[in-house]
Order: sequence, then structure tokens, then C-alpha cells
Amino acid sequence: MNEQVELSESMENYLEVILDLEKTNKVARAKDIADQLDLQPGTVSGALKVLKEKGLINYSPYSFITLTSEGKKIAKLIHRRHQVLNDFLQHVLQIEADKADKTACRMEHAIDEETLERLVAFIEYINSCPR
Amino acid sequence: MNEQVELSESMENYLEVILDLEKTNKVARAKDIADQLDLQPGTVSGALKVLKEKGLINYSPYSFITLTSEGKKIAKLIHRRHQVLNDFLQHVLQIEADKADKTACRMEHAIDEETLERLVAFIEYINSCPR
DNA sequence: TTTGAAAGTTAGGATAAGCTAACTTTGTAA
DNA sequence: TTACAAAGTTAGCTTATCCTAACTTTCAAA
Repeated sequence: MNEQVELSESMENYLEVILDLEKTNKVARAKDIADQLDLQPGTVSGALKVLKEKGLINYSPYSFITLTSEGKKIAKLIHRRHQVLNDFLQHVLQIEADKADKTACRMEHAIDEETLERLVAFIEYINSCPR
Repeated sequence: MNEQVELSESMENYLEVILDLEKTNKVARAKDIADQLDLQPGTVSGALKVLKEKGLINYSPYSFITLTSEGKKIAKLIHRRHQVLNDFLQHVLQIEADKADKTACRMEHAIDEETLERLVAFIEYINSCPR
């Protein structure tokens, strides 16, 4: 019963940013999304229509934006992938924070849930090992 | 002095497949590229023109295809990324071979050289640890 | 030497995701 | 209350990557 909307990298990025803006500001505004993703306002307007059509955001022209429960579910998955990858890159591979974040940003769209959970378990194991 | 052609994921995939076909058959043919990447012949024809313009393959219409030295250099980088990621996924995270390969295929476009070399060192360390 | 199947190319079209520039809406400071 | 700046939208364009279908080239079997 899992529809698995199959989103593009681009759409995943929108959801992730909207989740983040919701946390900070309760709601997301198109301007902030554009700033975060370094896109032009017109580009964001177009994407918001698509995300609304897919049932992932609550949105009507000129309104603020929130995630639907389906949208939030996906956004949280992506966010978790980002967190885990970032943690692995920074604390296991010792990559510098900024670069780790950027790399996690790219890799988060390529990793599946099974692999992610294996990575989580592995990081835990590594952390449990040496003092 | 490193131009860093900045290739799309798609173009990286073409180079990787051409390298593989060169190894197996000395040269690559459009048909085999299409089969490997699950693309239509027309799509491959178009891509070959682009790769030739970028100076990454030796090619003229109806001819076989080989990598230029620049093309080979890039193809080998991508191939190494694939290998290392696949190794990590299969032998460290214990992901099943087929899935590891597919995941490596996606992740190889998102990882940079520094991160890759850290990963190599880390895999070596892990392998050196417990018997 | 011919010829026909396989391989390759071309033309035209679709889709996704971005851009700019002109326009509209909103909400707040005077 | 208004008017104006900031935010948002729309239209039209570009680029990348794929498709299909019609056409051309190649080469090897007869």
C-alpha cells in the first residue's frame, strides 16, 4: 500500500527545504525556498504547482506553504538520509563540515532505505568500538 | 591546469560504459552502449555527438567508438568510484550484490575524489581490523 | 557482386527544470 | 486609507535528455 511517488532530485530538494522552513517559521514562503535553493522566484512558483498536484504540499497562489502528511513523510525520509550521510562523512570519514553537508546533499538522492539503515547500524557499531 | 569538464550524470554513464566495452571488445559500438544503458539507438547517436564535441571520444558517423585520453581519464575516475562504493556497500554494509551495484551506480555521480579516498582508507582500516 | 538485415542516423516531438521580464497581489508604513 | 515595495505569478524561452519512426549505411552470405 505504499504508493512511492518516485520524485526527482529537484522535487526532493523542495520538500526538504520546506520541512526545514516549517520547523523554523511554522510555514514556508516561496521567497525563502528560492533563497535556500538558489533559484529564481518564477522557478519556485512552477515547482509549487507540481508539488501541489502531487498532493505533497498545501498551497494556493499567494498563500504560504505547508507539507501535507504525505509530503512530510517523504521530506522526513530525505532529511534523515541527509543527517545520516552527513554524520558518516563528518564523523567517520572526517570530511570537513561544509563539504560533508554538500556531499550529503547530493548523495541523499541516491541512497535507498535499506542501505541507509545498514549505514546507521554500522555507524553505531563504529562508535561503540574504540574509546 | 585541470579543466574539469563538469559532466552530467548521463554523460558520465556513457563514458563508463564505453570504457567497459573497450575492455571487452577493444572498441565500443552504439548498439552495445544502447543495450547497456537501456536507451534507444537514436538517443545514443545524439549523445555521441556531444561527447565527441567535448573531446572525450573518438568518433565519426557509422564508426566504432573509443575514448580519447581525456575521456579515458574521466571514465576511469567514475569506474573507480563505482568499484569503491560497490565494495563498501557489499563488503562493509553487507548489501546484496545486485542492489549494491545499482546503488553504487547512482552514488558514483555524487561523490568527490577526496571523500572517495577517505572511504578507500577507511575500508582498508576496517579490513585490517578483526580477523 | 548483390542484397537485405542489422546497425546507425536524423528529424521531430515530449518532458523536466531552469531562466528573465512583465505583470499582479499583498500587506504595511506614513 | 493609501500607495508602494516586496513577494508571488505568468508567459515565453532555453537546455538537456529522452522517445519514435523514417531513413541511410554497412557488411557478410549467397
